[in-house]
Amino acid sequence: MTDRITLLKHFYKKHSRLPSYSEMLKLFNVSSKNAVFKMINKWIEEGFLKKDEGKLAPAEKLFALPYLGVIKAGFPILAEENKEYLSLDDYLIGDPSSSFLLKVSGDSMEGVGIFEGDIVIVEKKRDASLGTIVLAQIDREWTLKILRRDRSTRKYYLVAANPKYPDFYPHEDLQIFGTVKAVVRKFN
Amino acid sequence: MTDRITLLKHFYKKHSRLPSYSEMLKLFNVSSKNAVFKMINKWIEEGFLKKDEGKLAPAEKLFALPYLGVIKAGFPILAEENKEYLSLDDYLIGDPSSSFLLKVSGDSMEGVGIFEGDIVIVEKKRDASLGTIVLAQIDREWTLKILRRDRSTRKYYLVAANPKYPDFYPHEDLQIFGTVKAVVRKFN
DNA sequence: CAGTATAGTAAACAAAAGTTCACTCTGTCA
DNA sequence: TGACAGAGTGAACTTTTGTTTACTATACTG
Repeated sequence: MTDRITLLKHFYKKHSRLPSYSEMLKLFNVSSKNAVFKMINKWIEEGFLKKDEGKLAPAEKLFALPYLGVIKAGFPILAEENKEYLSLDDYLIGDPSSSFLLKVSGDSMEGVGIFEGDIVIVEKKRDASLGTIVLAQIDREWTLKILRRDRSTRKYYLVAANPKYPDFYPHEDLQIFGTVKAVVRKFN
Repeated sequence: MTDRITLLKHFYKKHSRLPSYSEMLKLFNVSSKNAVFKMINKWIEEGFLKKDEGKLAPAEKLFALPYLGVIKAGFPILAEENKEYLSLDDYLIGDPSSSFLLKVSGDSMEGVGIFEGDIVIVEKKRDASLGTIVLAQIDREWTLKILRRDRSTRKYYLVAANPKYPDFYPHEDLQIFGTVKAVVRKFN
């Protein structure tokens, strides 16, 4: 039998909500709500769950991943009490309401570690600071590049992070749509 | 006034649960539960919420980010009905119960786009296929490298994804602890 | 072996949750 | 101008929830 915290995690992941007491009866295969009540209190003490304004809510430990920090020599692999948990969504996404995801095509940003097939998190906004990676429309064409400004002409232009591409000076216009806040890449 | 869906998103993000009807009264500043009832039904139709075994649950649209796929020429920026939503946690993490996060130090994996300061998602297991990026202990030292096997001696060894490092042949032993499933990097 | 902690059953219950009904107010538009 | 839709009020009501109490069985401990 899978242990109960695992069942609970699965339920939370699948439904994006915690089961009610009566649902836990079935989930854990017990017949008394008091059994559930006791489990829950134990889990609250252990940090898997918490009481939030009197209502049951999952704690980080239930849905986030253990975060081991920097790998160092005497590194005790998962000593059960790591204490630190990190949710990638929280870590990567600053302002969810103005962000979206984009799949990258092409190799023009390899220099900064953005490859074909990667997914970037873009935060919508009309301007950007120099040197940041922007999603822009240059002469009606969408692209992902680094924003630069010409010292003498004071005009903005785009550069790839890959020496095999030339710089991109707009013939007509250059519009910024957002800045790249993060990249993620899955292997295989 | 912030619009209500935004308030709801904030609540969900902050508490990892949906508010109850009575909490929504305060949150939305209304005084009748029926008002809430109607809002909820509208949101269910719009795809922000859903009914899961009779219980209210958030739908992807409430907590995940819009996913625009590959950037292409006539690309309509967020045409409001994108239909596709992606949660990074779901996308990146295969098996939460055997995964953990590690912050990367050093430049030995730059060749595959893993830089100092990046966070990798590691899935615990004792073995790995050749060519994958592994978390391993080579002669008592922890490291992140690519797993290889010598054709003639049939022995496993590690290689960096950076030409400036030599290959690593274990003097004594080589232990695999997991494979790197994904990387994430935040800019700035 | 007595003694105590742990995990469960069973039943009872107040509080809260979600739903429904009837009604009001306001703005829109034909 | 009148009617209709949208958004909200207020109250009543049923069901479910989470909690409590009392008791049982099993296992562990000194």
